[in-house]
Parts: sequence; C-alpha cells; structure tokens
Amino acid sequence: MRYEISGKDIILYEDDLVLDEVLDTGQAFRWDKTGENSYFGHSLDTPLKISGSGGKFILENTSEETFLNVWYNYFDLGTDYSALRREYSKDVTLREACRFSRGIRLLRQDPWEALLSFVFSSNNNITRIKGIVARLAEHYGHFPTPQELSQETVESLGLLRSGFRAKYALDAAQKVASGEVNLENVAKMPYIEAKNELMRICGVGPKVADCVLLGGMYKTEAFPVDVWMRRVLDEYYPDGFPEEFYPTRGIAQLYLFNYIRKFRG
DNA sequence: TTCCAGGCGTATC
DNA sequence: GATACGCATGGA
Repeated sequence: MRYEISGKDIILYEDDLVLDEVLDTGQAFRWDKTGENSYFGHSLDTPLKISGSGGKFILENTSEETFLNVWYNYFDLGTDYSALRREYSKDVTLREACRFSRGIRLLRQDPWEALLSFVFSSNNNITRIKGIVARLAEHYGHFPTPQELSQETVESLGLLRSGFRAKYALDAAQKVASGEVNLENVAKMPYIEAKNELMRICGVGPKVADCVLLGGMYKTEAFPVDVWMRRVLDEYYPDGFPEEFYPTRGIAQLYLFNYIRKFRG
C-alpha cells in the first residue's frame, strides 16, 4: 500500500483490493455503485467517493487527515492480504476461493453502525438491507446515534419498512444508549465473552453477533455461518474447519462466502 | 401465486 | 439441545 496526494484527492495504490468484492458483497450496506468501478458511501457520517481498479484508486475530495483517520482503517490497509492468501492456500478449497476473488478485504466498520446494519440483515436480502439503512440515514440526515434511535417506537420506525426487525433495532438502541451493552467494552472482551454480551440484545443471535464482531470489532476469529457457509462447511469441510486458521478464520470466511455465492448463486 | 432472502425468538419435546 | 414454526417486506 502506498498513497499520494493529488489536489483534493488521494491516490491509493493497493493490489489486494477490488471494489466490487469489498463494497458490494454484503459486508457493509452503505455503498452505492455509481458506475463501473465507482462507489459512493459512508462510514458513519464521513462520505466518500472512491473509484478505480487494477491496483490504483482515487478517493475524491478527501483530506490526508481523513484518509489516515478513517479510510485507512476502514479498508484495513495495514493488513497484508497477499500474506493471508498465501497462508490460506495451504487448504485446497481456500486456495480456489482466494484465486477466485483476490480483492477481498475485511471492512473495519464502526461497531454501532455494524450492529444496527446486521440486525436489519436477519432473514433479509442485501438489496432490502441497503434500502432500510439508506432510509434510516435519510430520515435523520445522518446515521442516528443509539440515543436518537432509542427515542423512536415501532410505529415511528414504520417508515423504514424493516418489518419485524424494527423492535430488534429499538432494543439494540436502548441497550446501547443505556449502557446496558457497552460496545467499547465488548470490543475489548475475548471473542466468546463478547459474543455472549452482544446476544443479550433481542434480535442478535449467533450469526448476527459474529458479523458484528468481525466487521465492527475486528475479531477475526468470529466466523459467521449463514445458509451459504453452511453449504460450504457441509460440502468441503465435513470434519470441521481447519483449526490452524482459527485466529483469522473470519477473513477466510469472506473468501469462501464470496466464492460460493458467485459460483452457485 | 409461491418462494426466498447473510436469522432469531418462542414453544415443545 | 435439538427441531419446527412464524415473522414483515418485496423482488423473482
């Protein structure tokens, strides 16, 4: 990874990045594709237009300070994904998955943003999740804080058209706003403990908790298993997922998830 | 019309 | 602890 400043833009050079594989595969739900290899979206309330391919990207109208404070972390630019893929390639299935999508990265999102987004993901599809989150941010004019959201009711959240998940979003907001679930503390807890803590929220089960831990708290041992990953595990890992990858199995899961979905879906 | 979508809570055994 | 079922909404 290296970058340079070009007027109001940042030019980013990173070989292990493909925007479609990172921003449009259900890791984060706040990005809209605005053209070929071009996206507009937010991390909380920081907007970004990013475009590029082939290892060269333009982050438009972004200061170096914002790049280093927000986007460097968000795109996990401090991690060597080539090294990770070499490690994963010791496994036959993972080698294929890594070869299939070389531009995968873990998006390191804000914990609250990830929690709320994945609460809405339950028994839902990516298009609708994005719609719900977009209406939420549109309604407030920014991404709501837990305090703001906790003032709502199931009825007032009807405008989101989020169905039965509205009460889950409210419970998440109330527990976080009241401090009953402290996301900063949860992020510091060991994986298992943190997962149990998140599952105290109504609407947060094992899968959503793992997504929040992985995407929102960078617990790379969190391993979300949905219907797609269930198929991968049953078919390719009948004896269990290799223990040697445990510390970063969540990132391995990103490659496998993307592989099975594009291949089968 | 019916089925399904990056699940979860509840009831029941 | 395992398994069955309902759940809001909307696209295919």
